Amino acid sequence: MARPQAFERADVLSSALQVFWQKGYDGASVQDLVEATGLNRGSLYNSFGDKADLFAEVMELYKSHSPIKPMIMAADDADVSLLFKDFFQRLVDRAQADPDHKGCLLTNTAAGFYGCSDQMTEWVCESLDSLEALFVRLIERGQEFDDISSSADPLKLARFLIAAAQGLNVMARTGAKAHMLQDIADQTLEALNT
Amino acid sequence: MARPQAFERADVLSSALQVFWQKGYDGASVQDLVEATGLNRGSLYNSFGDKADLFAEVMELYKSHSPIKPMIMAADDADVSLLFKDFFQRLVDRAQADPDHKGCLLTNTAAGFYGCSDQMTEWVCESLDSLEALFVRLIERGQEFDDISSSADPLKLARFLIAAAQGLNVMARTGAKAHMLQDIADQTLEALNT
DNA sequence: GCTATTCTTAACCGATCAGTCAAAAACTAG
DNA sequence: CTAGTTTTTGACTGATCGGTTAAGAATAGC
Repeated sequence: MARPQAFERADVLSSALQVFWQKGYDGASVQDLVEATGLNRGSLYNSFGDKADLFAEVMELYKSHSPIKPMIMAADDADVSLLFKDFFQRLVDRAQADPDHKGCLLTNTAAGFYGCSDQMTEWVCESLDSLEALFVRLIERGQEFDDISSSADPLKLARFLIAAAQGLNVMARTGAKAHMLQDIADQTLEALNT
Repeated sequence: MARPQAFERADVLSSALQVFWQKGYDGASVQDLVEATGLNRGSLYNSFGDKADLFAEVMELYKSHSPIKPMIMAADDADVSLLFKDFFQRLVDRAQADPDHKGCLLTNTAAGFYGCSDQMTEWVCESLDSLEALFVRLIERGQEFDDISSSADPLKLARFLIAAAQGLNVMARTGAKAHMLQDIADQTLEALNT
């Protein structure tokens, strides 16, 4: 009934993700996005709205591939202590595998918060809140089954783990070597046992 | 022998710091700096070089007022465990006292690393390295005097504490409430005892 | 006073920014 | 083949970007 799109939406978002991840929201120009996606400028606006709209959609894509995803999937089955261990290991492995030291898009955005809209700021905060809620639930279950030290305050521990993950991501962004990130992850996980 | 400067260099740097801290390197336009400092555009360039030069000088100013400074001052005297406790408390207090949730300029820059020159990137990494060295020294002394658990690996613990501080700063940037930051700091400091 | 030096000022530069638009192109339903 | 719909395209907008420049203003030494 009309001219068909000449691109895969998923491919475009994936390319745009790389640009935003590498350069940040402010640092990524629309021209960068045009070149990375191969779409014409007009097509980009026509199909994805403005820069902020595209960024929001990219963030959703990022979230769906986040190292936290496997944790949500396995939340009801596995040993909780192992769940956290795997999560931090994924952070370390991801950082090691990335030659560009891009860190974590959510962390970078949170620490930046510059050009983003209030809506995006809120979105990041909500993501962190829901992560906190997930961690608290997991820790409580872990304590129930003695996977995790029952002397710990679940909320306090959850907040600590989130902050530690943010910190690890920042260090990854600075280009920290893998063994350094491993040290951070290992020491962080000690908190689960004491 | 010539026309005198009509401004205090320290005042200008202080105003510029607020702008860079609030908006980041990319987000802060020269126009923003002109308005915040009250200097004419030309005077700014004449006296402080280009934007990157000014930022570098601002970062030095920031470093000299950093919560780490008191730690360096007291490095040889106080109980090491207390030194770390005070350091993290200063981070929490600073975050709580800042209605704009600016977080930590060094952390924000590290997580951004976008518009900055390679030189500035290196500067941030060197700052983190020297912080690591300081922490290792302190931990070793702390273990010698039984201020800190001697079962811990000093380097590992130092890296962890730095990452935790970065994480706390990111959370502060997201506007986390004081009690949340306090939870993070408290849980982090537990690592000194176990 | 005059001269040399520095600082201040406002206008100006080309480049790039995010975003728009009208026309051409490609398709489908009839 | 035609009419209708959507995508694609590249040129275009005004605003803002970081940075420059030349002329004017203010001082100190003489």
